[in-house]
Amino acid sequence: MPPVSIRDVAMRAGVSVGTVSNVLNRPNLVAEATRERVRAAIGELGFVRNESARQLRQGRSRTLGVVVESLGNPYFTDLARGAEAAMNTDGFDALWCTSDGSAAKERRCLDFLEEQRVSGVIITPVGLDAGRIAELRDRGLSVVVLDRRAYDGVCSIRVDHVAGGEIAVDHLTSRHRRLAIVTGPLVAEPITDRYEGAVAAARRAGVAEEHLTTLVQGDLTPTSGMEAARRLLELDPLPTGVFCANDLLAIGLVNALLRTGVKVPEEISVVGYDDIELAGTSVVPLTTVRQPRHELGWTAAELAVAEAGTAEGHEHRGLALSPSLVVRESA
Amino acid sequence: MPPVSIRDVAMRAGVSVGTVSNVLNRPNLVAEATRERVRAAIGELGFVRNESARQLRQGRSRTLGVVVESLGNPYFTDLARGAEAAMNTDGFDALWCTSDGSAAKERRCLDFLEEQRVSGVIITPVGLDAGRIAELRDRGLSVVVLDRRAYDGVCSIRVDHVAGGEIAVDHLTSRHRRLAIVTGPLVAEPITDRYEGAVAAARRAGVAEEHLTTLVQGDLTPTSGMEAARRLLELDPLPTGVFCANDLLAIGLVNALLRTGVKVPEEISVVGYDDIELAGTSVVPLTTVRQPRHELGWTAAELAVAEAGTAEGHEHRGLALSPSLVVRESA
DNA sequence: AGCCTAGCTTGAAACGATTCACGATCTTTG
DNA sequence: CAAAGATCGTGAATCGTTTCAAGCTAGGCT
Repeated sequence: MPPVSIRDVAMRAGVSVGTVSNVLNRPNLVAEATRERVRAAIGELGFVRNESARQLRQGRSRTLGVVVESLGNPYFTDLARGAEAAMNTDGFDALWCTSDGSAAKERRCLDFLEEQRVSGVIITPVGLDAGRIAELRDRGLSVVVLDRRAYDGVCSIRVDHVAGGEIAVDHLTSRHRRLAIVTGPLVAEPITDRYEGAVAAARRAGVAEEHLTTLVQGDLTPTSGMEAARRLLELDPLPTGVFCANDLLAIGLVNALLRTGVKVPEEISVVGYDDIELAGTSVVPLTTVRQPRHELGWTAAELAVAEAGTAEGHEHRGLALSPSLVVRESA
Repeated sequence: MPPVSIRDVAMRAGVSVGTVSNVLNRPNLVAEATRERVRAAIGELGFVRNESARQLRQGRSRTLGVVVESLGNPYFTDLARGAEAAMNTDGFDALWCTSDGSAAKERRCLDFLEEQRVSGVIITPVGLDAGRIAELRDRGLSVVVLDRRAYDGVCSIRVDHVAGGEIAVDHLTSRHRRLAIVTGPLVAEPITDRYEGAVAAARRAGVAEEHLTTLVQGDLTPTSGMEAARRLLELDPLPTGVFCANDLLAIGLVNALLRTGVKVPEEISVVGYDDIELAGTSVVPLTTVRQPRHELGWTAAELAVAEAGTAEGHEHRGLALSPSLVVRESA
């Protein structure tokens, strides 16, 4: 049978389409009896609102787009849940897109979301220039930048990764004088910030330049962590404290060290970053820096919803959440 | 400025709206010069198609919904990528929803997708009854069931987990006579199938009933794996071969064993399931059962697209992909 | 010249909801 | 009893696109 429209429901219930719409959207304007009759008709016919028509007429949508690099990192799940929870609370739905770290895919995501007429976008930009952002804003979309410093004229919410890198290395320097920092490509802001904070903390603690080694890996996976362990063990003198830019790296590194017979933390101490579940369940429970992931997602959504709500004058805010050290056994 | 519509573009280019629409959808019907003029106008005004209007008029959408339990399991990423790649190839876009294992949330996801008028749904059902599925199909949606056995009248694609459990345990029984099986709640089909296959293989290999222990954990996380290790070590006599229903469990279990000083695989051999990246990078590289994840996602999308394309007579297919054993060092 | 055809373009009718000014009834009140 | 509310319903206009029958032009053919 052909799709059921509001008109069919009206006919069945013996009322006008306007009344059906009222039952759907302002039920208090409709007399009890009529309301029930319409509801019955809806049930019998299996009517489902056509969101396209609704949105077309209303001009706006109750949908927010979220563009992230990947859903793969377990760190991401909490963020997603936090964001979705906040949106649902405010009657919004989320459209998830992944850029896979490619500027081209990111563009396609944004095009898609614009065509869908989402009322706002939460995004972790990869190849996004100020121009495109301005474009989005001009079209009336609220934009929230996630985990990057504020751009001009948009809200942003991030974690203070400089501080994160600092507390990690502060913890190491209390017992170690020769450090290594294992990181991914120094491109994305969260990574460069962690690195910067780590280096600054090491200097401040008086670690000698020649005793501060940086190992840049191709990505932030456990496989890269193992590779980093190999490179680490070639250093002379051997560093005794290692900071890894995320937990997956740290886990790979620790595992590789253990395979080689190097004791953690006795011979080498390791601090990770993220506090994913695996950090607590690895062979040597990992000392790491925890990010308030759920809160990050929740707040991002709140910002987006708030801005989508206000018609004009909106005060853009750049928020930064603080990470915290979780001490376990690896350092 | 107010949103730019096709009408504004038409005015600017000095043509009718019909022509603009043709440039957008059937450019070959439009004369070269006109086409360029319209394209220029589109660029100058920054016109973006309103997908709602398009969809409303066309009746159908080029969008498929995907409902999965969670995006958290790293196993899931490949599947998502495979599905999205296949859809994009066919000019479809994906709408991702997570049910978080709750029947209520699953219902809300489906409601959302129906209101969006997606042309099909790929779903890993959690609380879905045949009635609701029939409803979806009656409304003209193509339905593909993912990782569950075929329902009546829908396509399905899954991995043969019974076979997966078998090859895992076959590998163990070649050297072990006392086995333990660690699993999550015996509710979801992929888990019960693995269990069933594992038990069948053990029996077939002549493992005595009293030497086949099942440890049912609350979930499939590494934390539960550690818990399982504790329970395992209380058994007497100690099993020497363990099959875990997924890699996260196995990793937690192995790590807990190592912490306690039990040697893997010398004292206890462990086989996991999934072959996530961490399987290869744990302290003792994990022997595990690999699922063709990318292919699973890709094929699911292909099925959905195919069915969405055909108007009427569609032959429903129930596909099952074969898992394979990846032998590393843990068993 | 008259007629055809091919190639472009037009304009109006949908699609399915929301909105809002306006009727129709019924109650209340002076 | 008439006027004034109060309470419910109605129906047409509208959102931005696609679609399609019909119109127009230019050129070729007889």
